[in-house]
Amino acid sequence: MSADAKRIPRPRPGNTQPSSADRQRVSAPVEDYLKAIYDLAGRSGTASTNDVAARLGVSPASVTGMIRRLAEQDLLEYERYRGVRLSESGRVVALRTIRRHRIIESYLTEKLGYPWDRVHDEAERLEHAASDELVEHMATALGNPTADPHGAPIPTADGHVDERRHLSLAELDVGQRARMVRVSDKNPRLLRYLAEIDLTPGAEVRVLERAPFDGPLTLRVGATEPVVGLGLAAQVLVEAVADEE
Amino acid sequence: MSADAKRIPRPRPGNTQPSSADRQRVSAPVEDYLKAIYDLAGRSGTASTNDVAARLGVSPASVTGMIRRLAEQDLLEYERYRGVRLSESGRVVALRTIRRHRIIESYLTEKLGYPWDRVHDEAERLEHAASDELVEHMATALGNPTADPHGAPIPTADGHVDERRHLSLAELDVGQRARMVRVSDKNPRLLRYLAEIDLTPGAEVRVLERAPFDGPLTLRVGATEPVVGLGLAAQVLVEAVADEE
DNA sequence: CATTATTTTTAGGGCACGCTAAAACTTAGG
DNA sequence: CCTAAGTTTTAGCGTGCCCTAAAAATAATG
Repeated sequence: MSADAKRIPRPRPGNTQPSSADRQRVSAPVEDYLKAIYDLAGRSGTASTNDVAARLGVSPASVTGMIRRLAEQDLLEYERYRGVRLSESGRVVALRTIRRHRIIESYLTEKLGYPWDRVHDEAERLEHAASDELVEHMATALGNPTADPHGAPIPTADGHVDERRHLSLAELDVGQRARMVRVSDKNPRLLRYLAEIDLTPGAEVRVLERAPFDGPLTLRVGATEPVVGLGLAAQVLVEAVADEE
Repeated sequence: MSADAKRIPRPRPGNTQPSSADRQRVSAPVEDYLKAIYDLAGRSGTASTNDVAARLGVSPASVTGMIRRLAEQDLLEYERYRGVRLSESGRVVALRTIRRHRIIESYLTEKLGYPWDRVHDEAERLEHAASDELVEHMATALGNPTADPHGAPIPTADGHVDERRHLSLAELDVGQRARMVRVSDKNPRLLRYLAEIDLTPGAEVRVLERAPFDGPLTLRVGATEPVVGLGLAAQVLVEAVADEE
């Protein structure tokens, strides 16, 4: 039943993980670390061991270990006890992973009828398996969107992102008019609620009232007037809109 | 920057691999082993260590090791030196993985314009990351196809497959008419050639001539008359067609 | 049926990633 | 500026999956 077992070459020294079949290939955990560091670092440029650990749900000790490996591959710069900063190539990998994630989220909602509160987990897994080629096919099918369903900007294939900071709804003054631009994709309950009150990217909002002592806000969204807590409001990013009477 | 590192629970004893977020979850390598065993076992029901190793491109020793683990999880039955046979639950996992693979292949060709010779590798990675939910969305979008682009039957969600055996083109008599039903998805060059001569699933073929001494066959496919070697012909499965004059 | 060939398994490692407990370093606060 | 608290790292391990080399079992053959 086969004497040809040894004909097939077996070029496989290290443990080549699922990952994406592209250029600079790294394992799924590595992509996750780089993504986490990328968006924890934000403006300051560096991320702390503890924060990365919390974000990824692993122990700080594990983060130290992984970080050392990543530094050896020049994916980041690391000085003991000093936090990490992505290198140029680390940034590239992070952004490509983020691009994959966001395009996949867009595709799932747009073309496969996934509700926006459930795309995150699926994308979280697919982003490590989908090739860049597939992702570009999806992007094309979608008409090269620039933001995902939650309003997060999609990095371009060559690694540029819109890094504008936005106001949160909590920072608006009473009477101010704004356009909803973005909300985190990680909290399904929040997303479901927002969809219910029609507060989705692109929607126009106006703050009608602010209860005293950091109380809830009364909004106007379309024809409804939902009252929302500051906690929620802080998570909803908006863009002021010219208040033409 | 955060004292809340420990608030997040960390329920993660073993190494939970990417895999699909569903019931009976297993790692990607495990899915690959089960798939390989499933289709090597074929009629006889059992697969040999060597064959599995060759199929997966790993050493026989690795197969022995993995097989022991799988037997412990009751995914297969194993007796030293005697080969393996899938258990009922192993078969279920294998078929679910195969269903995922084939639906993904179908989706990629149908909806994303992937050429049929390049879907295999992509599907090979995605099948481990896509949830059953996603796969069912795809299946629905496709109108619940029963065969993938290469003609392989798609198992149903509850684990049934069309296990009919087919003739190969090499077994047809001169003059016989048949319908192309299936070809392996693993050889891109073969697939490209077949597409070129229009010999794709559903196509009608007729054997016009057989050269002596196991020589090449002259076919009629549509309006063309390609001449193909027996090696190729043996890989193309067909279904005889009533020869109504 | 004994010897050789083949297949399969064991023995002994390696690497990536994860964990806990304890040590080392930094930062904050009195 | 010194101590306590918080953060980060080290030490030591476990698991999954893979490898090579050598031993053991099975199969093939003169």
